[in-house]
Amino acid sequence: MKKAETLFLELKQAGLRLTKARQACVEVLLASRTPLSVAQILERLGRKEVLVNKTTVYRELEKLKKIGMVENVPLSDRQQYFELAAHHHHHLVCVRCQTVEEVAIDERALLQGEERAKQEKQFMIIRHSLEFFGVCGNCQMAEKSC
Amino acid sequence: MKKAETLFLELKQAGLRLTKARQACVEVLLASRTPLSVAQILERLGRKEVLVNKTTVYRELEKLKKIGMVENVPLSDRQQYFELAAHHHHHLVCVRCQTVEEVAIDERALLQGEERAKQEKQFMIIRHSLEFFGVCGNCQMAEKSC
DNA sequence: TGACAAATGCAACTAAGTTGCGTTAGTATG
DNA sequence: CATACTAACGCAACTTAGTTGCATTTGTCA
Repeated sequence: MKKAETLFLELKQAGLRLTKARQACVEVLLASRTPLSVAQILERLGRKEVLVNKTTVYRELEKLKKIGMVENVPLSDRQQYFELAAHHHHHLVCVRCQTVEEVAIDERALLQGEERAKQEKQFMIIRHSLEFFGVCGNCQMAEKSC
Repeated sequence: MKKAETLFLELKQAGLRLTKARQACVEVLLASRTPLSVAQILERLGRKEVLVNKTTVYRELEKLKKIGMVENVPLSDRQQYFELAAHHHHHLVCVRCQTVEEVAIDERALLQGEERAKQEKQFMIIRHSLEFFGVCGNCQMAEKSC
């Protein structure tokens, strides 16, 4: 796993200043196993005693996306979720309790799809997103006992 | 492709009434090759001279999702997109012009992922969502000429 | 250390989606 | 066909996520 210092260096190389808010955002994302919403990021920044305005967080994430350090993960229809691109993986989302787990996938089939898009449709693929939605073990148990 | 009549029958079997709004929503989704936002659905309902309130459309889609006839497709961070579950496929989304195309994928790798989720994490998978984001041929050309 | 632009906070705003409630209209039954 | 029951509906008011403009602060580089 990449260390924070490495990411900070990347920020500088991308021409971004090393501000407290920016560093803290990157640290929060780095420390999380799962994608985070802006609300979650704000809350965790608060715990680190880094008080930041939500506008700043939105703008920050936009910048980090632009330089490719952060990705948008569509887990819900109402909120954006973000994760470090270096953390890129696919997710299992429980539609009952909203918990998110990672799942390993053989990406060869996806690469084949990307290749086809390039060949047939002249599409230049930047990224992909694959999510599974279902009901987790706990929630299945809870449902049975009703 | 399923015909509207078949879908209407499914609605009745699910215990839903056959209202004008409901039928028209299903017809609109059936006629579209790509997923639609609520705004797009409202507009197309208007063209069919079926005047429906947005609240109704939201509630309708929620119901159709519940009976499994409609799926949510996360193409953008700001709006929900919907398609008939029967139309299920994967998409190429241009991040510049927002156009959406379909792309064929060998789903075997995805099934393998679903299997792993079931075995290892006791997850019951309901559906998956796979989207590719990139730049379409047109937008690549436009960028070059700047 | 000073200058300059990037970054920030704040308040006001927009857009997507939701809720409560009174009314309308499918549908099953007689 | 008439009636009654309730799902479905429309409307207006509301909530929440995300955005914008602008004045102020703060990194960075010379």
